[in-house]
Amino acid sequence: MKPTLQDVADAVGVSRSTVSNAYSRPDQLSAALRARILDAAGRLGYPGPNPTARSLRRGVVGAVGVLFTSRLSYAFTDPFAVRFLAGVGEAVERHGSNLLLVPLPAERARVRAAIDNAAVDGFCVYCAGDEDWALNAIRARGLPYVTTAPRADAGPTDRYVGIDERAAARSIADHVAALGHRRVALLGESVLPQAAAGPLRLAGPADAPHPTTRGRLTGFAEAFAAVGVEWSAVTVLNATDNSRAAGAAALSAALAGDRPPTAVLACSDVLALGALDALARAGERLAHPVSVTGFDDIAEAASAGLTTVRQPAEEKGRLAAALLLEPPADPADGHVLLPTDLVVRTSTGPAPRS
Amino acid sequence: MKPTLQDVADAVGVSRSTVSNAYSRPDQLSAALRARILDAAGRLGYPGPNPTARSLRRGVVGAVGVLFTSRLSYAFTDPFAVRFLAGVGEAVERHGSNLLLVPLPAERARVRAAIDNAAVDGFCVYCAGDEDWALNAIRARGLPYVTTAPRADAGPTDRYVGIDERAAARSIADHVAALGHRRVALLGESVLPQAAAGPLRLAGPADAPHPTTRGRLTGFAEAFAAVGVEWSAVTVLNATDNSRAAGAAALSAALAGDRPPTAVLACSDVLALGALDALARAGERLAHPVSVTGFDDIAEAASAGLTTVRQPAEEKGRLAAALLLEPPADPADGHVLLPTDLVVRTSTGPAPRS
DNA sequence: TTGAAAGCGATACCAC
DNA sequence: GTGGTATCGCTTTCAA
Repeated sequence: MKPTLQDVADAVGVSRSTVSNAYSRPDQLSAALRARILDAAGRLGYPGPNPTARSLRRGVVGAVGVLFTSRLSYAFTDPFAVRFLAGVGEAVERHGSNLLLVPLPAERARVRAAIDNAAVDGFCVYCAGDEDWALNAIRARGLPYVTTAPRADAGPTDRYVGIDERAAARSIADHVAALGHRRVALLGESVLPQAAAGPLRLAGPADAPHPTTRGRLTGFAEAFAAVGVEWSAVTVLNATDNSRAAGAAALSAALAGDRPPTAVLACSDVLALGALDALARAGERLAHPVSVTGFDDIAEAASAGLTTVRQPAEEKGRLAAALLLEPPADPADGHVLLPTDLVVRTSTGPAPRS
Repeated sequence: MKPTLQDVADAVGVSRSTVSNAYSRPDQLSAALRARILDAAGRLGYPGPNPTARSLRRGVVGAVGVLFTSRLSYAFTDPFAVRFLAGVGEAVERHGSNLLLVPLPAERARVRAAIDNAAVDGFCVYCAGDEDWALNAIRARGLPYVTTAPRADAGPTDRYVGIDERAAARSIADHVAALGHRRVALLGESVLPQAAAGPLRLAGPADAPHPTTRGRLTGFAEAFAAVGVEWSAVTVLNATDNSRAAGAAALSAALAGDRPPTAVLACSDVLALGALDALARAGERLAHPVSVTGFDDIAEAASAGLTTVRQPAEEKGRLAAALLLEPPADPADGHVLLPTDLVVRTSTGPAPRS
């Protein structure tokens, strides 16, 4: 059997408390005794206080959970998510905690269990929007959490760090509109829950259930409405997931029509890159170059010349973790909206004269 | 106070054991009673068995730790590491466990504590080579672990999943040698512990302390020795970390000399991309194009046209986790060497006639 | 300074 | 099918 604190105590001839103090409160005993204890522990091969037992007793785990809606492996596949995680990691590391990655199972029934079983002191929820089940489970456990977007049902003590999705989207759409584009397509992931890839009928941006997508579509719509393009004249393209391939697939369908869009505004850089792929493949069949915009400004966006909206990914993660680990005294400080920047590159250009 | 299992038991008028069974062993009680218990629990707001307490009692945590030598944020910055993690995540997820990221502190004194405090059932050690302190700490805790390379001090029961570094390096160096290159530079990270950026004096590949680097340099050296290029005629370039900037910096120095190398063989794609950056900057000052090779085959390698050695990153992670979670019956199956492939792209070409 | 005692919240064996 | 009881390994008053 592995030795326990008790064994060390017996070996040295002191009580458990004293051994415990030797590890956790060195100032509570003489240096000499402490040395003897640590020495004996070394001889016995005692690995130090068992973290689980210590957590149970102290009521603190020393780990923050990061919750992803999608499969855990996705967390590492999406560049933006990776950078967010890096930020969380940095803050967590500085605080001396650990980072527990919690994949959220697809089946709702298992969501509860996944959250209930995670040994953490709180959660950073990096999610898509339909995370209600997860949030309820977290609340049920009574754990603190931080989301990456304001939520409709947020109470005053809820904490989040996000961006102004609508305004950010509007800024990039204004740019596209200013270039003269009027026949545009908006490209989003899972715009409607089970929708197929490609064009989609959506009564209005407000109908998109996913808050992030909704915010962005709303911003896009506003910009075009301002130049006289009604929502009904806008094409909405659905991608089945947030991947390059899905982005390409979603656009391909629309490209085949007789009046293809002159600009595609995507809700993520990954989708936008996919759109560029599709355009490259369509190639010479297209009469005019099609403008494309992304969202996030991931590393690949720069090399691809993608016009996009930059949001501070690492900073988002860092702040989210900080908000969790050191709750602000004033609850109002728990609501953070990070700045975004329009980054104009070569993927957008003037609309062709029609 | 948050309700505990005891409270639920009291509320329903049964014993703790029964409530526990309601959660963990549904077949041990009648469906009706179980329903009553779960119902009461819901009313009371009982969040289900406390994971920490359960872990303590069961002696199993339900999480695997991934240990990184470098800062936690680095784990997400290096594309190869990210893909490795994705693989681990996949396996862990399938197994119903969680993934605890453990950053290894730079100060040795804190290494022990970091490992002792991690609530995990075992470790995947994704490290650079000087992880001895960490491994000793893991062994001291008596936890199982899997490394990403065979180790010199490996016992028969040690598990690892790696590649044949030497052979892989040899294959790509053979390719470069066959192209006629004789004046070559080898580019590695921290070839010697505290070395500065740029050319380095190294008596032989065996002198590189870091096993991975040592293996690769050895393979490189072999290939050139086979065509008559002695080790002393080879330039060794040191990068201060595994980043594109560091790779560029390391090569820049060498480029300034009067007899720059005609080929640069890097120990990672990231360094190789940095080398390409440096070459692009040097530009027209160079009489001939310089061939560059990488290692790993990360995503950027393809778009950069980098000739490299592909190793299955996700698979490595997946297997490492699998080896940890389901130890093979035969210890011999705990030693896995994954296949690698030489991927020839455009970054290598014939040596200029001298 | 040191130690005795009381849990932290749950599980699992073994009677009933 | 259900409950008693003994842990799991440690921390922490509080008194000596």
